[in-house]
Amino acid sequence: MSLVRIYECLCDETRLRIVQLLTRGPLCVCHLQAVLEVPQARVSQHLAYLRDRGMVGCRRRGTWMIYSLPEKPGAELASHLACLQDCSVSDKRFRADLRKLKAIGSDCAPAGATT
Amino acid sequence: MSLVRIYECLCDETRLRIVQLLTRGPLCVCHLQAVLEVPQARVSQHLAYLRDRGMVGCRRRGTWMIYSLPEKPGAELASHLACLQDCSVSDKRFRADLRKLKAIGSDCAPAGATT
DNA sequence: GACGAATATTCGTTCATGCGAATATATTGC
DNA sequence: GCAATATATTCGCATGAACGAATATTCGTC
Repeated sequence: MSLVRIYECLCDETRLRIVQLLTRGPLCVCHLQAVLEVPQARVSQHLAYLRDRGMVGCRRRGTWMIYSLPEKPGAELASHLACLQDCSVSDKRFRADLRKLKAIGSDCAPAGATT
Repeated sequence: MSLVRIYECLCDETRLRIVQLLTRGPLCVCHLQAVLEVPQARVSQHLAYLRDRGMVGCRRRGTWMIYSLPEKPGAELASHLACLQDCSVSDKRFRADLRKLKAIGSDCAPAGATT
């Protein structure tokens, strides 16, 4: 994944928030949508953009789709994701997103599935 | 300088090469143009883009304009520029650009000005 | 003043991007 | 089979970006 490709993926606020959230672990579309508070179609469109460029991968779990960052990113991507993660610590918007994620519950289980 | 703004500046190949070169020190437009081997107007347009967004600053020296990265970047920008510099070490295109820069002479002095 | 060199800007064209609206598709439970 | 839920995709629109061509501006020298 080239440097330009990495920056293309991150130069939009919605995609940046998605990738920031995914640095904390895989997430499903409905959780991403709940945290970002944007229309579902927009989340899907940006996920498709990221998927097309190899920034995220996905796997199905029933009707849910779980998105995650690459397990084996190249050196450049790993380096930039680490850098982004460092910077996100002081990013107010990201901290707010994290609080929302914690409030929702980030185990990506269907509501009511717990026993 | 926001993260998105940083990525917007770097998500184009010409601007990326410009910033990569500037991580090694200030440069004038004619040196940048000689290394990048693109039309002068294009270099100027991308420099204007970067300048408008605070990614570079410039000062005149006679008819020459010397461009440089911010002396006091914010934490995010500093972090990303360091990351970019790390990644550039293994970037073939950047190494080629550096060789050209060395061949040209990177002191930004007018030709024949040496004594 | 004119001229040359260096550089910036404007304009028009083309294309990518981001969006919303609408709709299509996949899966599960009944 | 249908309904509900989750998600993806398509279409059209508006805007910004990237570019080349042409030109304007600035500075130093004469």
